[in-house]
Amino acid sequence: MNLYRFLQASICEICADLAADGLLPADLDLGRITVEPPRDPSHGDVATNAALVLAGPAGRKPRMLATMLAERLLATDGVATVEVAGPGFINLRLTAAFWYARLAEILHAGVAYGDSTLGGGEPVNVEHVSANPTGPLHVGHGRGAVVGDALGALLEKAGFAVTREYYVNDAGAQVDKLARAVYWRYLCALGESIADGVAERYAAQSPPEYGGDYLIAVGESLVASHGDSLVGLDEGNWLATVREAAVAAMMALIAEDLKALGMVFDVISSERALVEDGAVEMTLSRLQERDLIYTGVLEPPKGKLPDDWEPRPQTLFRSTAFGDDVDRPLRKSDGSWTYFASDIAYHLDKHRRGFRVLIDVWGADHGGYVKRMQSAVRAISEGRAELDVKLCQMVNLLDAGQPIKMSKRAGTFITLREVLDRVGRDVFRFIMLTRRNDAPLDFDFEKVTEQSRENPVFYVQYAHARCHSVIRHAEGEFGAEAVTDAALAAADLALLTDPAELDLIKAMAAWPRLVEGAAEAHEPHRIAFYLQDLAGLFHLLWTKGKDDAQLRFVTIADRPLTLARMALVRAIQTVLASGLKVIGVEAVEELR
RNA sequence: GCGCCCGUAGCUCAGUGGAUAGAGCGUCGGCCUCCGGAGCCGAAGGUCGCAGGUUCGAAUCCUGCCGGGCGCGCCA
Repeated sequence: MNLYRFLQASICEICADLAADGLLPADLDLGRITVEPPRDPSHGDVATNAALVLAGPAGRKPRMLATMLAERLLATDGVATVEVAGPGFINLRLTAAFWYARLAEILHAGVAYGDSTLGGGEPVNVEHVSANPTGPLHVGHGRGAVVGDALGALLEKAGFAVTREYYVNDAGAQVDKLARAVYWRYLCALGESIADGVAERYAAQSPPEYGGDYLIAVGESLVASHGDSLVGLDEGNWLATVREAAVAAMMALIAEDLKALGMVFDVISSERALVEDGAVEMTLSRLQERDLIYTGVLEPPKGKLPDDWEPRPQTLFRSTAFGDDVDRPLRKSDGSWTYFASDIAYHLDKHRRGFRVLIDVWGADHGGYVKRMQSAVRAISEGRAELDVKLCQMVNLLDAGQPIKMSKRAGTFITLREVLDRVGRDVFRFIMLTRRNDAPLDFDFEKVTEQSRENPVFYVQYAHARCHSVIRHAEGEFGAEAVTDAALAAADLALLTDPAELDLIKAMAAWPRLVEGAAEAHEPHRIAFYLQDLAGLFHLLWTKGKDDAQLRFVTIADRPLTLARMALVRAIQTVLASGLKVIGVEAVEELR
């Protein structure tokens, strides 16, 4: 349970009671009341601003109102002390029994601890990765993938009905360029079976923009499937065939990368399919009916002009009517749709599938696109849907503090797969969440793989493994049957009296609120930060046991105390596992 | 020039309107030899970029500056 929400409800009840007794106005707005942990722990376990926000509307002095509320709060179950502080804060301390009940709750819930009904089953669509199918994923894609996947898991834990979706941009100019590069590889693969210089001449006339070796195999497979039948044809006669094969091959490549990340998508949407279904025309005609599309000439961008700027009438979407800075073009000069046009159709498609909450995870270089897409979503949903875009900043690869220089041309480009092969999925996923999505992130191969306290992945996984180790130790001393879930559920938790033990219980009791807050803010990195904090508290208590034998988890001479502490350790292990599950990192029982 | 993101301790960064702004690293001063190992305690260190505003209360919201990143019609 979210104890802060629980106490907030209690406070609201008290206000209702006071109103019924004629001591407060009946129609007070209780919405601004917050219940939260005080920043300074010496102020107690929980603080509320209720008296401060109600004082004005109720026509009372804050401290007087606080005193009135405090009196009744003291009678609330689980509340040990209440004091009025500062301008009118009410500080609460909760009883030990309340905290022990939280511990029991964790043991009972298992990794489901922290699950919330906040979302109420509301459908949420999280679109992420959505890399062009033109090559293997790079590290930046990997960051977006992790952010999106963890955000999805977080929202699920908070009670939303999440769909994870990948949008394949398989209709634009980029995939045509890919097809040409593959065609060149195809000519090369035919080698001596065709006339000399055919491949060279093609490359000279149409320099491949995708030069990666990963296209060699695609060219070879075209030879296997089509022989030399594509040679000598006009582009129009082979482009579709080659493009289809190339996109399929690239999607297979990307699927492998995603599999290496341990990632699964619920829906994969194709831009080409949308376009071929006429979804773009349909979408735009709806907007046309509402007079949101017109032909006009855009003002040139202020400041330095693009070299080839010339005023030109274009088909424009009236995005300024929905918060954008300028209206945006929908059609290219060759008559085809802009990416924006098909993306509007795609977002309408998502909305029509029942989503009012849309989340897109993009690279920060697409930041200039956010407003127009949000405008479009407002327009096509007629204000019923809202788009949140999470922009992911750059990942800087380093080795022992030295930046790794990457160049596609020089062939020193490091793919996501290479990183995963080197450090493993768990390390990558965790590190990607050790910064907010909108902050640049340094990824140092040396640091993220070392087994030290400075490495957060190791630090958290070690805490989890250490929990298992401690419990194994207790099993060795008391027998496996002594520390079963049933036995721990029956332990006398009141024996946990050390402040460090209570701190740990309180930290775990904060987990449900953290999940809800992170879910509402769409900020999965908070999970990783929380796990580091919790692991730190556990390591701290463990270390205290080195100096003070009284605090050791396993005390052979005191079975009841050991059992109580095993309950604590099991709970810590459970909450760590619960958080690791959200970010998709394995909760290991042993470190190798 | 315009838009978006960012600016918090020496460094890297947390902090969804609450009280005396936190953590890790680094620095300084003490300890420490292990339930499974990469350690513990303490100290110093801040006009939260600057200036206004809203509020009982602002690192947080609004406005304007300053500095950095990204983007700026027919790429995605």
